Amino acid sequence: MQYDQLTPSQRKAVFHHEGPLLVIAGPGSGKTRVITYRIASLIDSGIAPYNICAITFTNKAAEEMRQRAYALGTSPGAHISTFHSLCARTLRTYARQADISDSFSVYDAADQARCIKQAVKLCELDTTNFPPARMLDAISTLKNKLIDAETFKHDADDFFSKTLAEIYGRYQNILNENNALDFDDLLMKTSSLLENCPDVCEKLSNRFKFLLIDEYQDTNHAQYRVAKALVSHHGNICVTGDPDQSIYRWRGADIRNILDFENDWPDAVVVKLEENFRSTPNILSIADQLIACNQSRKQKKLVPTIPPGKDVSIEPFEDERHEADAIAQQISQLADRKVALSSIAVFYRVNAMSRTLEEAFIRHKIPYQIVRGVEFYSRKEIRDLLAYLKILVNPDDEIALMRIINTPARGIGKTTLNKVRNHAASRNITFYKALKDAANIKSLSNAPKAKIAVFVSLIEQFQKELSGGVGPLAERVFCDCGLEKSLKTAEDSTAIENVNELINAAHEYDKQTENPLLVDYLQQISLFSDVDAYDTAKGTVALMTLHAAKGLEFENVFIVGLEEGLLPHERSNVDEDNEQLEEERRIFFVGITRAKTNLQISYAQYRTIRGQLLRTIPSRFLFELGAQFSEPAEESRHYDYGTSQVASGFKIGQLVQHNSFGLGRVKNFVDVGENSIVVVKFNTGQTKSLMVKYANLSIV
DNA sequence: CATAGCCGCCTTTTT
DNA sequence: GGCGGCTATG
Repeated sequence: MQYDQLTPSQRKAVFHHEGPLLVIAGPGSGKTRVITYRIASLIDSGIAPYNICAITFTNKAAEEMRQRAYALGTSPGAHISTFHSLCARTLRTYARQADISDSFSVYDAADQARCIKQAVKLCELDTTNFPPARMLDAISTLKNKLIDAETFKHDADDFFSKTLAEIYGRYQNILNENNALDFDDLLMKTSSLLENCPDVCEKLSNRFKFLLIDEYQDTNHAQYRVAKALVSHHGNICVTGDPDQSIYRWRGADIRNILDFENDWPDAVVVKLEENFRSTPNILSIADQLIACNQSRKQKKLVPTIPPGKDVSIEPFEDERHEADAIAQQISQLADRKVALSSIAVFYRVNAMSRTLEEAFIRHKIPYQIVRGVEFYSRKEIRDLLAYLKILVNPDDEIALMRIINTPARGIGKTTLNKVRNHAASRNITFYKALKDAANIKSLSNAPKAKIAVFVSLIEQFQKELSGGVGPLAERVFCDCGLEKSLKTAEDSTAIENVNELINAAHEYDKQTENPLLVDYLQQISLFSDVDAYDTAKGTVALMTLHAAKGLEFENVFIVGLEEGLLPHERSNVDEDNEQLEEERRIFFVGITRAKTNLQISYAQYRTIRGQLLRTIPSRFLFELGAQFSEPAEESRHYDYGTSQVASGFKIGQLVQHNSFGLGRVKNFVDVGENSIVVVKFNTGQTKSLMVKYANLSIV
């Protein structure tokens, strides 16, 4: 085994074989390489690959780590996957002990949305006062903290908590009835399985004698507990992460997991990797300057190892179209100079911003790919076919069943379904069982009975063919359920292509899996998404959110939309909550540190948001990047505002008056001379960041 | 029962 | 601007 590529501190991390190990690693320090080499060196020293478990943040990262480990000459067999995949597998293996059925469906956001709506409806609550999305969020937070519905109900004392508890209970009932688990359940149920069944815990702990976790700063409490249980019999846990790159707090990520690692494992060895092998000093210096503005952080250096390069540029543009066009043009020029398109990426804060960029890339004939998984798996035709397949292994999955019972149209309408549902409720049987029993539903006439019988026999026929591989089955179902015919009639060739892509993927799964099972395929596929589909081999420019950029690196990076409200995002409530502001700053930090050589940061002076052209304010983060960037000359013709008073300074708490927003109180004042920003909470309830020189605020 | 068209609702980030 | 759900119509 060759370790030439490692620095002394990396080598120390790799060779420390026993006991807890914490690798605090800055961006570009090769922390993923540390994990990969550690896997290889463990195998090299005689540990069976079978006894190693590595956890990555995305499936894509897992795939890459597998490849790299093989490239180092290790034999396959190490378990490398995400927490969610590992938990899904564990729950299926030990379904009996976990008190669930092994044929469970995994519900994604869209399925969850349907369930929570049903739950709120069942509680006879108004969706305006109890927005389903909010309720789901609250439930997810509870699940991440491993608080189940009963416990929460028991402790609920105020009206809101009690109502939420009721919704939570109903929601969970619906999932149970459908034999379904949501993403959070995968973690929560695994955690309680390991903690309540010592024999299962011991088995797994002995199977995985070495646990390695990448991106540990973004683990949540449930994942922490799973990890802790997994190593309970040996303590061989190695984690790597960077607190400055923690960007999933909103999803329950708990930065304390990494900060408290040394308390949890007092004999832990800590290795710090501060050298950066990725970016030029020019890029690192602005990254450093930005992240230094975060108050709640441990000091950490970014030590450059490569020679200076080009300065980072900060470009103003008139509007988002000009911004996109200019970037497309620059990329064209790079392409003319034979720069590989796969070395270029554009990052933005929200998915909606990809459209303008896409249009510009099409105009300039630049091949691109949008790195976002919702795309593929949320397409109607894909969801439809997957719903058919889900029904075959889990007929209780009513969400899937309702999706396809009349898709394509087979004359089973709302009235019929209501009658079946009543029958199911009165007999206390599942919807699918009621369908099978349709002949005995008195309120149904013969025509709908016959139609239901055809549907049921179709499903039962498919169910007989479960053992012949996922690919052939998917093909057969697509052809015989009528979907193919209806797509052909509609001449929807893209939809057909998409389905073919899914079928190809299923064949690929059959090929790569020792014992291909539909249930396994479905449980894994639900956990695939966004970054997983990104393919560098395609030779295209990559467009993605800053979140999706985590863990990646590119020679040339463009970050767009550095504007107040966008980055930091308005929904993150930054003026009320400093923690959230710091997370937004880390998101930007992650983006900056993806760049190896060239980085351009831009903002638009006008941006169309929800169809409205709005004047923007440059992001406060740009000002934090400091004096080395002079504020670009702004063309006064853009402003139909009259010139107003220049900053004389505002005090926090001061009462001010605005022409259209009315009275408000100053929450914050960022004094940067001419471009000073004042943050005002208006009596209307909204909080706005305003540029003093345009806001025309008067002191009351 | 199917379809088209309209209205109202939401719109950060994602395993 | 986009989608889901509802309604009116065939």
